[in-house]
Amino acid sequence: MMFSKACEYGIRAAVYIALQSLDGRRVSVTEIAGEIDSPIAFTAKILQQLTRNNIVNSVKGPTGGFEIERKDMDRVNLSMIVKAIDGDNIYVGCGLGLKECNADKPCPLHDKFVDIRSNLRTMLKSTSLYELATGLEVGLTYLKR
Amino acid sequence: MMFSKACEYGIRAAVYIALQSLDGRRVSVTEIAGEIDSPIAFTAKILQQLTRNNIVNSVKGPTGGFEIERKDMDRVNLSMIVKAIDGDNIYVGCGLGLKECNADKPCPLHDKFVDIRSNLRTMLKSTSLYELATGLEVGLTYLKR
DNA sequence: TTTAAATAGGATAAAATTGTCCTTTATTAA
DNA sequence: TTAATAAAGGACAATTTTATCCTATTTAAA
Repeated sequence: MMFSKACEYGIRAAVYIALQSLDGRRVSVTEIAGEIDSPIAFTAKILQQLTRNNIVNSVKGPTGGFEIERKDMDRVNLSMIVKAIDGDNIYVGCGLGLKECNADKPCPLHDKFVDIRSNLRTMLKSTSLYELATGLEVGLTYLKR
Repeated sequence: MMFSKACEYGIRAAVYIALQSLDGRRVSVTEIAGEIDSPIAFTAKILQQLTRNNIVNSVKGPTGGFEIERKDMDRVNLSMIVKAIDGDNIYVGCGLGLKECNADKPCPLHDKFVDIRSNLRTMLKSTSLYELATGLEVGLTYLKR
């Protein structure tokens, strides 16, 4: 709706990893893809991006997999994940695709989008991985279907 | 940022057509594409969609081109244009791409998106082509750059 | 030390979106 | 009636996004 497919998978994966990390479990790409209903190899690529951006932690070899430390669940918010995968166009870009669009030379929708974009930005910045994972843990939300 | 490229061109084209129709001028695809800075042939395809959806009116032959009647500028809002080109996924779809996501079985972002989506929906429904075109006419907004 | 399990990463393929070209159809005006 | 003009529409091409496959690297445990 608003994010790329890659970004949707990325968020879902991060939330699932966080949830399992709360139980002290490290999870493999195969398990993640199965649990969030995403293509395995593509999910692996996205996890590489999350790892490079210090959003999740990866460990190679047997007993390896992905995990997120408890303190990182507080540090990492949705905005960081979105930025790592889709870039910051969602904040910066013009709603009508103009290269130059600002209060001085606004596109016809500029003012209309100011509030919406600002709400979105605030929401993404203020929503931590911990909050999302505990919602899942409590059984309030879902990652599949 | 939020709409497909096709949809961005579509909105810009519709606003430009409306602006010119206020002056009683019919405009060709070539002129439109030049004024909104979009690829001509691709813009022609998008205008076909807008025409089929009764958003703009097309006239073939010499002196032909695209136009919008004054009363249609009030009737047509952004929501209709977006729906004609991108479909209604922006309203209906889940922020995390789940097929089934609702208050009963929400994804972790469901509640967070309710307000944002509702604001967006309201904005798109309440913004008429007339409003956008007159903003342009008065020189407050721009369609290029 | 060897084997197996796991991520990293490169190369490639498939699908969707964006963009172009050319022919057909409608219509106006000379 | 003919010529010219403009949209309609079909076929195709390029680009981007999504997805797969295979090999390399790391590491734990037997």
